[in-house]
Amino acid sequence: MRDEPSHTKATRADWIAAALDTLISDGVDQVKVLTLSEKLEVSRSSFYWYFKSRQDLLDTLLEHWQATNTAAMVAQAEAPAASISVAVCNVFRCVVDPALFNIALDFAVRDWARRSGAVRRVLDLGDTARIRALAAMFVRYGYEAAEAETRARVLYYMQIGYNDADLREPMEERMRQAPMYLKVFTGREPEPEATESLRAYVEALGAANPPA
Amino acid sequence: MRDEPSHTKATRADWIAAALDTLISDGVDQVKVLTLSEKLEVSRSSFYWYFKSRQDLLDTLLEHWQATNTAAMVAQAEAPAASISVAVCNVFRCVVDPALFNIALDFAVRDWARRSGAVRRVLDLGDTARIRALAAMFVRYGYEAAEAETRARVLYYMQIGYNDADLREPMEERMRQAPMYLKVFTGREPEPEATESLRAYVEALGAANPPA
DNA sequence: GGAGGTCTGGACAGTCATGTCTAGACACCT
DNA sequence: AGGTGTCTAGACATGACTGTCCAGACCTCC
Repeated sequence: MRDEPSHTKATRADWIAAALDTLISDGVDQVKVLTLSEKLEVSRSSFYWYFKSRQDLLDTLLEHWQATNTAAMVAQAEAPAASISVAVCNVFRCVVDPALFNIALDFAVRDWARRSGAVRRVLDLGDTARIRALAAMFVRYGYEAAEAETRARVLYYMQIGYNDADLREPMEERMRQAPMYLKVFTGREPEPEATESLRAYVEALGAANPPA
Repeated sequence: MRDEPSHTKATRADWIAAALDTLISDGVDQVKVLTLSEKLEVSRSSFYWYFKSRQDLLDTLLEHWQATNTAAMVAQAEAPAASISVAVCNVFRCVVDPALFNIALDFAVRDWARRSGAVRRVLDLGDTARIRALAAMFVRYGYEAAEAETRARVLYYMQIGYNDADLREPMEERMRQAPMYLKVFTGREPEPEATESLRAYVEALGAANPPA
């Protein structure tokens, strides 16, 4: 999955990357200094050269998340588009393109927030910012404020729930259903071009990351 | 929150109830024999009289979830209703009435599933059954199969995401927005009676459980 | 009242985690 | 070659949790 530093030293970035990996796959509680050191094939005590403590590492992980994901989704919501359907497709890209938005990390942080008040507060700020950007997007395409707010929430929360429940549905199936989702999210008939551009995007992505 | 058995013995049910509490509030990893025994004011070793091991307890918790929540939501989806809006309101009841459906437990199990393949498989069965019931509900009110499936997913996943992101929004605010949500979920204008009946239901609930 | 099943407390062993300390390896500069 | 700063290994202290064992309390039925 990741090219291990074949036996040499481990940098601070290596520790963070390894921690991110296990945060995503196993949750915060499993981010342990011992485990990480074994993964990096390095002594556990080296960790304390780079970080004050385990908590220090955890804080760093949260900062990393904060500095990447929310900004990315807001940018997608603000991207210019010919119609609301195309605009929604732009937002969809956050859940299909790992280079744009690390959705697995988003879920790991959401998990984490459920058990830590401090993390929860940081997450709430992110959620609020994202929903505000999505509501503004609907307003730009002529929806009334109240309806825009509701549609923003349905769109955002549905993405969370969908991926939470079902990360394993094949991309092809998702694309097939896309026009119907667009209709429900926007309350309007989507133009064929909207889904076409998304399909082309996903296909280009699939070519770049061929299925395993 | 729960009336402690003031100092006497702890029954098997007590252990399960305590485990359920901490599963919900702190996650599986925090369901520890030592912690539970302290909560019950009982020796840790007593635990091993009722359960073979910690894993045995965990299995029991999952069975408990399986036997309650999914059946409840399917029942709400199948309840007779005058229109699709009323039917959707019936489903809403799952997220507002703790007596009907333990939503906090649902999230705890969802969390858990993210770190355990076995739990994941059990959860998937539940999700599939629920979505199938919701899709059938939309079909009963005249939606085409494909659209019914999509609307079922949007409704279901949105509930997950909404509660995941935002359990703290006041009930009053939720009720104010209900008609707009109904419109988005059904694609039709909701009759005033639909939300009225839900509002009455929630108020009765609020009277039963006065705000702290 | 005694016997036997039901349940509990306390002691023990084993594992795994965090964090500290010290000696030393290694690279690089002068 | 030697000194300095960077990084690592290994040993040690400490604490949390799991699971086992055994002696005994308590209840109930005979």
